[in-house]
Amino acid sequence: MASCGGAGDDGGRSPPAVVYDDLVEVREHAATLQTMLQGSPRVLDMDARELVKGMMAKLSSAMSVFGSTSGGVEASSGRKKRSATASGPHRRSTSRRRSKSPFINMVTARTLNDGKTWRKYGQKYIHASTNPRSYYRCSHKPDQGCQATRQVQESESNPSEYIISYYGQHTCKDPSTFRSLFIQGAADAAPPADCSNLISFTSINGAAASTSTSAFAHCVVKEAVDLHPMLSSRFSNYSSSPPVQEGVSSGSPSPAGHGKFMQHAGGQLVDVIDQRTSPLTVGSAPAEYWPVAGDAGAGMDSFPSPPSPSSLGFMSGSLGGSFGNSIYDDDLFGFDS
DNA sequence: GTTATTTGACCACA
DNA sequence: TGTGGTCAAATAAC
Repeated sequence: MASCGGAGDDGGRSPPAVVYDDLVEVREHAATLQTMLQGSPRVLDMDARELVKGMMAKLSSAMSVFGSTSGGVEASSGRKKRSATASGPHRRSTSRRRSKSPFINMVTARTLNDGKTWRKYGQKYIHASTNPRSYYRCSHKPDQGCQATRQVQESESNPSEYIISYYGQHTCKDPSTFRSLFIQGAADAAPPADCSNLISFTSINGAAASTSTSAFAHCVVKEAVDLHPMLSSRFSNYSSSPPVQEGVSSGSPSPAGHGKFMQHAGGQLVDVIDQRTSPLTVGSAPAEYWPVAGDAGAGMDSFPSPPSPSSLGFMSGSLGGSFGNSIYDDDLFGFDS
């Protein structure tokens, strides 16, 4: 998401302290919002909006602390040059006429992980540019014909940043597509008794916060599934052959599609907190191209792509959280700790 | 064996 | 004709 400027001036405090304060503030805002939603038959839109805005800013701030340290580690390995005999009689005969997708957005980010799954299909040194430009297309293009592409180029002024240009809209039915639906579904439903700790951080230490986050993710997903059986069935189909990057736990297939769904969506929601993407600046783009703009992704429709252990590990490592307390945690995280 | 990445070649477009 | 975007064989990684 585009930084909402929530980080602000933290006076040189340590990142954990900043994150903690932000989370506390989010909790307070959430509590206020809860009161408003429950107590008042007619909530003033502006009040609720302001609260949510503040919560989002703080979450962005907290996430940026971690996102800035993770960096965008692009999987690259030294591969031998292919032999010069590649060019030959069997070059493709199909037309290469470009069907350039419309420009959508340009962001500057510290990481390449924007929640979508991309397949790199080219890299090229562009004239008058010292850094190569990498070309990515949506990994769902082969199976769903998604036309979304992006171009990534390392910033010349700041090598730790990437300038990412997006072309074409995602037409794929990536699990991330349903994220806003999850939230909406959960919001529409009466809060279940066993999810009373959804936003109530029952303790002020990081461990409790993490556990609550896990429970939150699970409950929201559960509500979404209950409300939208379609999702479950769709995931059941989807899980037949998901891209490796898609799942949180791609290594251990779940016996039921529902379980698989829980793993996907649960991991996604948790990763909203552990959002590694931290766009710094956002170029002009029509809002309609960003279906969930304004929510946790703020345009960076998020589903964690590489299920990197480190990205989840931060929850239990940096914050000292203890996943596994909940019976659902094993479904969410396949840790071998 | 399958999947993802690398990289030179091909080709459209300005 | 030069530049940039895409293709696809080769190859590494899993």
